[in-house]
Amino acid sequence: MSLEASLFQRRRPLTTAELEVIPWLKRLLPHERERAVEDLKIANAQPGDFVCRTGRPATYWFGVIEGLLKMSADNAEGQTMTFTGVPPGGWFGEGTALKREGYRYNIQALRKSMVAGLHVDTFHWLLDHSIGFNRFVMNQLNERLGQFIAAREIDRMNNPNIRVARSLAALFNPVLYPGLGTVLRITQQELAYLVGLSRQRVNEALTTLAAQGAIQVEYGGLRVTDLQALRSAPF
DNA sequence: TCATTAAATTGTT
DNA sequence: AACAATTTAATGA
Repeated sequence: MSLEASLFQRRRPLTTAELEVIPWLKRLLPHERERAVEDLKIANAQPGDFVCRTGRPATYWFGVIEGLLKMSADNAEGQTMTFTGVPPGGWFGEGTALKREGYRYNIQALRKSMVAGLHVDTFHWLLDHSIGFNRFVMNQLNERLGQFIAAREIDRMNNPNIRVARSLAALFNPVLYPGLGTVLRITQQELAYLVGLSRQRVNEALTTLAAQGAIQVEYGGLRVTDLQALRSAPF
């Protein structure tokens, strides 16, 4: 079942703390912001829930307030390819919303998450009226393109340590996911689902990465101490 | 607030 | 996949 069908039924105003996590709101003028906030809806997703599925018509532009989502697509052979994880502050589906087509990938909750939705009509209204919003979306599209290319490269890597490192680096993309500091709440199991490795192997990789000083492993999450190393070091 | 217990997560085999 | 060890969250006095 998809979120938009069920969970956006009942709406409630977002708290200021929740609004704070939405990066593009800061780019809007007061009256634009007012209109956007007015339309924002919020929903809870349980682990495994699909926020959107390939081919479904896009009625919402989505963003993560809390939790962690996985973006993936099925190729012709029926294999699932994971593009990236979406941490809090991440928004997706703009390409689809722009063209009013169907989603081109699946978005699934890796853990209990809180998802915000902006109706496509409001999305278009903002595009028509707000320069700040246009800047945000353009930036977003550009970064996403870079991520997809990176995802392909990551997929071809057979060194698990590097796969984990690069995937983590993608999650800490400051443009796509601003506000996400140096700490990321993600369990090793969740990371395993994201990267497509076993939890054991991820654990081993994290230990290696930590030994190299690129990250610090914590309970239920990790801290990035050297993002550049995650991006380029050959571990 | 503290102590106890249950649940979640990690590190290893 | 299964296990024990560790950390956090929940409960109730």
